[in-house]
Amino acid sequence: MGARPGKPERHRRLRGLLERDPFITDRELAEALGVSVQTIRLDRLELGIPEARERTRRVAEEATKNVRSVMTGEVIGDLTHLSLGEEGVSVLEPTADMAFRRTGIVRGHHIFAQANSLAVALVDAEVALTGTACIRFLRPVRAGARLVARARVTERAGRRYHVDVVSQVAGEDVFRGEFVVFAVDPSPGEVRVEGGSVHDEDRP
Amino acid sequence: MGARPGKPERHRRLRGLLERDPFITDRELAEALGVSVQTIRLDRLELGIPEARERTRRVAEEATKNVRSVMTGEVIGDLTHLSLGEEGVSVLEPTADMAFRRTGIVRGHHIFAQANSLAVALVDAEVALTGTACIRFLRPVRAGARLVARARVTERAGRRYHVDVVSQVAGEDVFRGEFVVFAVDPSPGEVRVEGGSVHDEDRP
DNA sequence: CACCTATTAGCATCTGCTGCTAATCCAGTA
DNA sequence: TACTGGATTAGCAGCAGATGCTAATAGGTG
Repeated sequence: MGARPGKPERHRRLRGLLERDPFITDRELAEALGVSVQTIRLDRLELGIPEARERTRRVAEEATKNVRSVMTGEVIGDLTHLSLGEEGVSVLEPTADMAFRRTGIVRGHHIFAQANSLAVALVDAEVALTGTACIRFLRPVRAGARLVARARVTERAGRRYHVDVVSQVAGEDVFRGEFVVFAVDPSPGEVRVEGGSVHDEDRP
Repeated sequence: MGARPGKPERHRRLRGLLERDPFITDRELAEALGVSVQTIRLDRLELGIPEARERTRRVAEEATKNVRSVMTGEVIGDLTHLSLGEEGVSVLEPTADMAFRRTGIVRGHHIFAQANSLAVALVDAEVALTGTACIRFLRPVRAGARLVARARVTERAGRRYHVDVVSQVAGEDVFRGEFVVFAVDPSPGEVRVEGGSVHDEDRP
């Protein structure tokens, strides 16, 4: 073998470098690993790694996709069924980037986000606001699982809705939550409800 | 003026096209708008719009920043103070993409995520798991606000920690939560705790 | 020794730009 | 009418970061 730490080791490092910084160029990689640019090219060819511009483009694409659909969408997950003011079902298939790398277990706030946004979506108003929630994580959820959240309005008093949400994976409960959500009329003033309680959530 | 719909109109369209697809190239823009590539260059110059590669790079950078720090980081927010098993403070400055575009109000799960990850970070163990939480959103939080979360362990029984979290903006409470978090020994088997309850969270 | 792998080198080519100069069209106006 | 000036188009040199190709070199191993 040619270089010091051997090819497999270099490949490992190369992956590592690219993981930390997908925008790094061949020349920079060559300098970092103490080999020639050509070697980097061959390595990338071997490992099936595209060029820097392509990597950047992919990152940008995927990231915008994630940010838009995962964190920016009105409802987290796919709304498969919805009866306004009554019940609804949403399905979320958590990807690896929603999970801890070490354990592959989905971070709690994604599960919460799905349940919360579903609860809010049930409310028939321009703007809906989550007031309180009591939640319980029953089982760890693995990335790639099919997370089905079912929500039902259990009580309604004026603008206040009580919503129960149960999330399941393969028929087994993994999360339960009781949400209190407030409907808000589109009053163009301050967003404020009743006892001043409240955090808002938009509705589509 | 030269082309059909006039320059200002073309500039409007150009912005629109770029907003929908930041990766589109000058040549494609030229075709879409029915002008020459040179005109597109001049337009971009006038409007202070960088080239396609630069745009892509920025999108990628910002997006990875978001995904990494907002949703992927071990602790959401900056940990400004931490006494393991006792108390901690984290600061989060929610950006516009954490908020509803319409109202500019930060989505609930970001606030929850900050509180939850802080509660979990307090626990002195390899892996910590959120079991249950009762939370209350007291006030809407605007994007750009400085969200300070303070957590305190109020009770500890074996592996079970009770953690109270209060989040404030400008000294005013905006969120309160009571978390029950479980410490888990690094047992390489199933991740399971006591009554089977539990959702896990990593710790750095 | 010949053979093989890994590495390095050089060169033509491509894409999507920048920066520059120049030509053209067309309207308003002295 | 001729002049002026904004808008548009064209062409060319150059750059960065690649690809694809050929070839030379260094180090084992049979």
